[in-house]
Amino acid sequence: MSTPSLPGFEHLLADPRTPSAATSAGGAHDGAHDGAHEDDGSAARPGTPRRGPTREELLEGLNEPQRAAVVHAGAPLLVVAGAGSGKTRVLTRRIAWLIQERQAHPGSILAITFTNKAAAEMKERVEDLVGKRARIMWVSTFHSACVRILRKEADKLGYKSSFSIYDAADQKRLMQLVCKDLDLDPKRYQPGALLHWVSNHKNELRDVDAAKSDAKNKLEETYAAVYDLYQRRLREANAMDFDDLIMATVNLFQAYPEVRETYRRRFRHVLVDEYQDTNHAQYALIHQLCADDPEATEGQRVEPAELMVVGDADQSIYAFRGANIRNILDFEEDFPNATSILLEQNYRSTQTILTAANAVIGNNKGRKPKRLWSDAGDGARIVGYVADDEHDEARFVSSTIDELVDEHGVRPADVAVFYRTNAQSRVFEEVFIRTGQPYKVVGGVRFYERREVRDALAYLRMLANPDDQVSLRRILNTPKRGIGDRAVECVSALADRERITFWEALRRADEAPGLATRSATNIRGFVAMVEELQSMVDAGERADVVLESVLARSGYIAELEESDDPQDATRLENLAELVAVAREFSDDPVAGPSADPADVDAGTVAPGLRDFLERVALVADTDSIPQDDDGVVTLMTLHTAKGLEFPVVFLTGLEDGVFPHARALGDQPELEEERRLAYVGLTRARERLYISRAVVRSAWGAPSHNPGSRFLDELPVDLVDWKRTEAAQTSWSRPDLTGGSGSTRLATPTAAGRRNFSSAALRADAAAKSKPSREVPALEPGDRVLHDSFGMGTVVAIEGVAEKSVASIDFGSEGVKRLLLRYAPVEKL
DNA sequence: ATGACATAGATTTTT
DNA sequence: TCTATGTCAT
Repeated sequence: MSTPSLPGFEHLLADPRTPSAATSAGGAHDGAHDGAHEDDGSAARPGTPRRGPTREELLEGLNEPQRAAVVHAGAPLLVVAGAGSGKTRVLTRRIAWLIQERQAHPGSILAITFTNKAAAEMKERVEDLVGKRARIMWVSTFHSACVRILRKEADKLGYKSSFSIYDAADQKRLMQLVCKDLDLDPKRYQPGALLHWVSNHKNELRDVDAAKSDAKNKLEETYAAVYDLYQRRLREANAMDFDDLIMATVNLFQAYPEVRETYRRRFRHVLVDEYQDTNHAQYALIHQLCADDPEATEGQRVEPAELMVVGDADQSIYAFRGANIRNILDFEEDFPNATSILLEQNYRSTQTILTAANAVIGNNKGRKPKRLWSDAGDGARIVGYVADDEHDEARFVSSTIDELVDEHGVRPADVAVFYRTNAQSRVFEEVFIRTGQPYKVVGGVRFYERREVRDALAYLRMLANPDDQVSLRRILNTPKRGIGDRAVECVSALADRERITFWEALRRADEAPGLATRSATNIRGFVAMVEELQSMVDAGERADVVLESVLARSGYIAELEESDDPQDATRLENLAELVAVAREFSDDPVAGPSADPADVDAGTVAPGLRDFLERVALVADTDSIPQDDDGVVTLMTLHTAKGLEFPVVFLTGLEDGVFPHARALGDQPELEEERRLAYVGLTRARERLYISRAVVRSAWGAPSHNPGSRFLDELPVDLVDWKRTEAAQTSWSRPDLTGGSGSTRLATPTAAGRRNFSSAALRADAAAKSKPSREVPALEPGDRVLHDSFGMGTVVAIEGVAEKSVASIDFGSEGVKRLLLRYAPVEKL
């Protein structure tokens, strides 16, 4: 099909200019709309002299190392790209360069990004540069790319092409079933911990057999047995979890060299973004595609693909889920002849912000030296604020935004508020609602995690893949149709005895011993409904039509409509939204990241439904959110902030125990990961950076006193203009805990939690009692201490002096606590 | 089989 | 604080 030319396309393109001249008023992404030329899409027409960008245009506005990366040919290349150094620009220009200048076929390009959003953007930008033929490139996440491969080759692994993809919630439910089958004490063996263990194994490409032979003790044997059964259940359900997608692809390539060669032959250029966040399995996959292949048989031998990876070890923030920072640090050893290019010039932030970020990240050990610099000038100083509590902090943020909007012409859309954990968003939302400031929370309670949405999707998944036991069980009695636990047990027993799937057993429920006639009748009704819906799917009905039928026929809609719970009205809206999403998808399945018209193979399931489910499984809704709405402030966690940029950034909750997170305090590698997270946060800001913390913060009910984040101490003092410090509230003291001598019975933590700890109350309390400032006990590491509520402990470390000294104290079973000695009720023994 | 109620447990971060 | 699970009565 020939591509129509697109007059008027030019308006989408920015003026030719150097990156540093980019205005700040743009969107929230690296150099939004980069690339400068007047492409009209004619390049896509074969035989027509192409009018794509010239060499000069493709290299325009790039600095020396950036150009070197774009034009590099041959050996594997590592681009170490500091924050804001224009790596997205380098990636897109390089892809365009490959196509335009090196005559690479777009279909021979595989570009891996970290999120689907990044993939869609990259595709769009390349398309802007070279025209529509760019559409047949593979630009996707590791997971999407693997699914595409696996759908084609599923039978080789004993899967059906219609396999389901299990997300975290599905995994948890499946793991619960597994634990039940193995009769494990749910206290000792928590599904979460087990899944984490299994996930780690998969990321390391260790299969069940490896886990079994590695088991060194009873506990590990049990874990391995869990892994075994979990894996078998997945297989029975014709389902894979996220980690399986990668591991299965690696296994596929290993077991079938001819399949591997097919893809090696196809992908002549492989580009990987965010390489610092790849895990071992992902590394192995890249290696299979791009390294010399000694196993290839004669005649199959193919020149390895050209590989470019881009990343920044300082922005590696996913070690907790298996990312291996060594992948980037060892790149030159892993790929012989590799070269590397360092991008240190930052086009995003003021020098003040960069100096601060450099100072903080400089505290990490064993990193390769790298110093970001900018010629954008110093800009404004960083503004700091110490709040009484989290509400005060939120008010500070809110009023500062008002001020910026009123007096400095800042648009609310230019502003982002970052925090460490999703739970922290609530206070900001409360204040914004009160002040009428529109806001958008990215992430958090996700659309696709809502109960009704998951229910609806479970119906669809079960229709596409009846073996999918988790989905089937989820909706079997939703809405209530009189098929309870008892009935499920009977059917499940039948399935086990007859070695058939749960769905088969349902169809043959009459044979199940002990099943009440009433249940059997209900099951028959259910089976009839499902089979009818399945015939729609088999007939190739559109996803949205199937979905609407499901909602109507199952009685799901009716149940919600009859309810007078106001929550259920919202649920109806969400379902309507889901139908709209499905309709949009059915109308235009080509739009979006997972689409590739050249790659739609004749599936066993209706094309629409299966593709729709895939989209939903792999595309997080954070991918589609940051819309360009002028009046909306963006709230998100630091993790979701990666890759984004904003003129104004608020970095909140800078307290030890919050950020860095409590779990990281006692652990050097984890602490360094937190520091990288801080580095990511700081470097998101272009012009103005605000940092804040709260002295008291209520964490699930009980208020706790948090010392300032250690990262604050790592900022050069002269860069920060503290609008308010702790000194402004020195009269503060802890009313409950300082109130009595050792013999007085203290309020329990929970009782204290019930108290209203508003800052006003605290101040009044402190003033009324006017406690003399407490003697700070002189402690050294090794000292034994007694704490009013934690009991006996041993001092591990002391930081800071006098009033500010903070002790890390090991309270044994209570764990290691960091306490500000001025306030903590500890006594030296 | 279902709904009402109480109690325990939980929070990193996400494809 | 909020959700998820378990027990009880119907």
